[in-house]
Amino acid sequence: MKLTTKGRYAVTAMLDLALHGGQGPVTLADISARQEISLSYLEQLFSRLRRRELVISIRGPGGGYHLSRSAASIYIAEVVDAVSESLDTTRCGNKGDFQNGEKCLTHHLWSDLSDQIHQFLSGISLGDLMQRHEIRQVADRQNRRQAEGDSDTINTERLIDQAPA
Amino acid sequence: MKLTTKGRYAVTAMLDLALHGGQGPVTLADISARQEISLSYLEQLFSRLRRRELVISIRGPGGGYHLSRSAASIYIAEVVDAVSESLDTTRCGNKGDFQNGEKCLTHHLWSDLSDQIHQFLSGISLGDLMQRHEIRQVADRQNRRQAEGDSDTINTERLIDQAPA
DNA sequence: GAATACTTGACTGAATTACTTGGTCAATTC
DNA sequence: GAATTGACCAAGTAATTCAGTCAAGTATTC
Repeated sequence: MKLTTKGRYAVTAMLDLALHGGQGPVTLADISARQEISLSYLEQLFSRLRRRELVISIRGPGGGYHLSRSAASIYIAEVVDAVSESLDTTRCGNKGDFQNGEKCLTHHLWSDLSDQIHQFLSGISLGDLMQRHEIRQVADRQNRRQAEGDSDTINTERLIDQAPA
Repeated sequence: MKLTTKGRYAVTAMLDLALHGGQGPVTLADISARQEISLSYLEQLFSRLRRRELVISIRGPGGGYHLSRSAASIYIAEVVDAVSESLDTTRCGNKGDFQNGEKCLTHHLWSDLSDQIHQFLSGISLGDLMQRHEIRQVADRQNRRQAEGDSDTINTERLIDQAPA
């Protein structure tokens, strides 16, 4: 399990797709403009996301990408894995001697941890992130209303589009 | 929150320290030999670990490093943070225009996730990792014993030194 | 004061990341 | 059916990070 800016870009782009995928396909050019990620870099990332069948592409005018499933059933671990292409470099020789046994021990401890992180990210979907954030935002808004004295025109702040259920 | 091989090296080295710290300080040369990490790279990592007061160095002959606290109270997130030096690059301009609002939204969603990962790793200590692994290993051993017919000399497999409580 | 062992900083090759350029191919629109 | 749109593909490149080297130190013990 590796977690770099590359994974962040991928998750961010997928979130953008989830947020705007309501009315038809979204072009990479749009995502590029909104998220300020270079178009060609997005192409590379989406090439992998498509191969892992996390997104579906539609070519030609009016085309673009959309999620292959609902945002609620696409998990962060899948997205990160898709672009990380982990070659599993942490393979210990397993020579059986003492020195190597020592190394294998700590290596296994790390593996355990890595598995736990992976499992953790496998439990969080794009939909979860959107929903949790929205819930928190609603709570914030209510707090602010109470503090500011129940102004009712605050609804224009709503930026989140309708996500597909 | 970033999770690269650098963090893995740091955690691995700290685990080595926790495993061998029972009888006096451990030299980086020892860790280097056991974990096959270059000595100079370890020096760089431990420079940061020391500045964050996760380890204590003892100079001169017979010197080395030991954990500043018990393994049970040093958390993975601390170790990773110490060597990652996160400069918090994900700062959005906050210009207030629509385009930027879009960017900030996904950015915040990612921040939420990052916080969750951080919190997760803040809940796991070096001691936890060692203990969980040992428990699993004991279970494995018992299973194997049952399968192999209760051989009792299997105790020599025990590689884990006594860690300071 | 000689040997040991950590400390610091500057420097370097290799790998990865992020991005660019310049195309090709498929679907739509006029 | 030619132009347009936007996905797809393959090099190549700049910037950054990783991992390791080298060469000074400074502190401690014998």
